[in-house]
Amino acid sequence: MKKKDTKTRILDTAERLFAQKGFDAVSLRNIIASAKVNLAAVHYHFGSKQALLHAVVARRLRPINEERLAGLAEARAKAGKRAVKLERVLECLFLPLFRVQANPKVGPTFSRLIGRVLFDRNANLQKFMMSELAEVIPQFSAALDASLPGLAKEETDWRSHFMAGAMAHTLCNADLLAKFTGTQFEPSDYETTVRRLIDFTAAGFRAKASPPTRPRKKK
Amino acid sequence: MKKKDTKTRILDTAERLFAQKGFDAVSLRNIIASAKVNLAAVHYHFGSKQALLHAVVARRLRPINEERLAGLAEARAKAGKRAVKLERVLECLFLPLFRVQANPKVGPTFSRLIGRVLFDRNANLQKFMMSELAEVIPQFSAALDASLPGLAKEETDWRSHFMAGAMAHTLCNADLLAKFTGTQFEPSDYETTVRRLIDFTAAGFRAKASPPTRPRKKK
DNA sequence: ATTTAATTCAAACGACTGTTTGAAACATGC
DNA sequence: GCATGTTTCAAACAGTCGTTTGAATTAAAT
Repeated sequence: MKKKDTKTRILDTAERLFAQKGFDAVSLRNIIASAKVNLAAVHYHFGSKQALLHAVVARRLRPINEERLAGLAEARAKAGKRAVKLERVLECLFLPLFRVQANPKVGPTFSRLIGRVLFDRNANLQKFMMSELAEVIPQFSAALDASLPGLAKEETDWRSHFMAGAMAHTLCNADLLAKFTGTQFEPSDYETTVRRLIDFTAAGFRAKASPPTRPRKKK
Repeated sequence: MKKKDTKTRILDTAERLFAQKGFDAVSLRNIIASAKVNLAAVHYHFGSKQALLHAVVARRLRPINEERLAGLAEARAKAGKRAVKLERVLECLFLPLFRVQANPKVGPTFSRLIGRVLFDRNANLQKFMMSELAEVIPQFSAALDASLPGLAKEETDWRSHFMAGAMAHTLCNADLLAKFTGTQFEPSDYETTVRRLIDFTAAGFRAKASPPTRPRKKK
């Protein structure tokens, strides 16, 4: 446990720095200096800086996505022929992701990274994320649809989009909540955060759509 | 109208490139090559790359924030002694921001930029954004509180945070909606987008909070 | 113990970074 | 016309960037 091998030292350090400053703002030399490894080790073990980023993300995201799918499958089995309840679907989606916040070692670091990655427009990274989410998205999209009978697919898609924004922002920028509003944020209490997020988004999903054209004048 | 001066050519080009690739990923030489100006012109007119970014953001964000405050003031005046309705507050917050999407010239470009900026963790930029929003945040925060009688301030803060995430994600990554779900996105129809966003977030704000401790087992 | 493979290392590659400089070119007021 | 202040320009500054190389070291296999 004491001394980690070069590969994981690079991964850990890259994760921390990418999360703190962003992919472009961190150089390989920043990483190897902090990880105390040789510069060429990065290319030996990962091939390129971009591939290192993918490895950093995949290491944490893959177990999370597996947990998500397993949770959803279990909920489906329990529900039998009935559709899984909306709140339950959202919980399967959020909980595995926010659970890492409770781990003081990697939590704050990875939370920021994953939020950052979700919003990054690096083309390679986006393609990589698409492939990482290739299973999760259609599964949860279908579950959401089933839990919202009568809601048009287009509306479900838009509201999923809103939900994704709220989720990523909460994960990534929770510290801004304290900065802007003064309300404190306790990373260890991720269950309360998830509960709040579920309350908000579930109500959003169930909202009655207002008529397409807003009236110009009140009266 | 034909030939713009150096300063605005730099601003326009920087806005486009920052939005496309991000602040760190774009070099001053990328900008001056595309804008067809001299490299030193950037420092002559703006002082530094960071200051250029601030100028790019401020040029569009300042009128938007003025419009937001004016809209809220007008709604307050109309409401008299009553509190402004939640949906109306949200409309004042969203509409000026999303209106730029309808402008095919700057819309897609600035939308991405502002979304990117809201999530960026560049310390200087964050300080700058705080000062740019110094008026808007407390005003709207107070209006939201007033429109949600009985909701604890802590809840309002969290839900404002969720709302901000949904807003930024929608503004910045609307194209992902098509990519992930297949549902098309029409930038010219920003009013429908805003209506959808208001429906979702207003319902989220009004959601009944579920009890703090989730039951471990169903039965 | 010797050969083979995996890993680490210092050094260099060429290209690119934000910023500064001081001389030109331009515009303006007198 | 000349002087003034503003704006443009090419060139250089001092670094940093991701990546590659080939030799030195360590580990594993025979």
